[in-house]
Amino acid sequence: MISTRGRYAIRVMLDLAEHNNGSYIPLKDIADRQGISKKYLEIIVKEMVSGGLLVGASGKGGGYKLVRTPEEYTIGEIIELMEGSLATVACLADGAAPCPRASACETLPLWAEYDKLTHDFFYSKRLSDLL
Amino acid sequence: MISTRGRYAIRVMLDLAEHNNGSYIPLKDIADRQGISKKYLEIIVKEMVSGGLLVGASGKGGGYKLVRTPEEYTIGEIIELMEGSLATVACLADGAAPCPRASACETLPLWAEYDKLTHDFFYSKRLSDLL
DNA sequence: CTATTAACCTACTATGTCAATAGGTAAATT
DNA sequence: AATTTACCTATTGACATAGTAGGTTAATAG
Repeated sequence: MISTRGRYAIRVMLDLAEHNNGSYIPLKDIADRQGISKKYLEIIVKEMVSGGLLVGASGKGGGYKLVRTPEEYTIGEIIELMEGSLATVACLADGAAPCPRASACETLPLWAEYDKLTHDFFYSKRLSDLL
Repeated sequence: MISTRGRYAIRVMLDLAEHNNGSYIPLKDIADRQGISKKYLEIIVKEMVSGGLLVGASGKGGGYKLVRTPEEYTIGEIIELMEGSLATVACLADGAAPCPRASACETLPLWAEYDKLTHDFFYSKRLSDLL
């Protein structure tokens, strides 16, 4: 299940893309438009800044901005950043301990196939596709 | 993420299919072969019985058995039973409250498309495909 | 008819994640 | 100097996950 972190992140980015006028957009405006708690969005947006998806500016006239055009973001990278991983089972996650049963596991090919499907799907979608 | 409940359930069914000799197979044997706690499997197998995937028999000579041939089980129905839902976002889950933003939601089509992909994938796979 | 096997049942627990909330500090503009 | 806005640390309640513990019922074998 994709949590609010990933879903809200995409909505924030869409909101920024749609209201882009060259200057920074305050989080309060985004929170109001999207009907999401500003305090909660702060946590999410912070991760997006440190992950390089957005840039933030303090003070009056500050807010957030996309650092690339919407065509240059894939949905996959957004979800992967926010959810930690796009993996659908624990043994296929990035930093997962290698499973001792892997070579004999009859179910692993199934999960690997689904994992690839998921990965390909989200990396083929771009932020601009949702506008 | 698919949890151990769904994953172990499939492994139990594969084990039952592979060691099927017409009689009931004790959970202890399955747990030993699969390297999973028997106590934990009890919880999982109980749900599988009440969900109609397996049949159990008490007493000496008892254990569990598949009620259909492996061709007649889809992976989708197994996961859906054990995980509660195959939905990838909360707003698309079975008993979910209708989202007031649904008609204007720019991300919903994305989730719906992924949801369909997931559903189609797992319902097209059968238990026999993993043997 | 008794011992044994094995399912079935209720309850509990430790750990972690999710979705926030609370209350402040630092930075930049007017 | 006042205002705006990002940025930071900490805490919370609810829930899920992945088990563990210990007992009761049902069925068969000897």
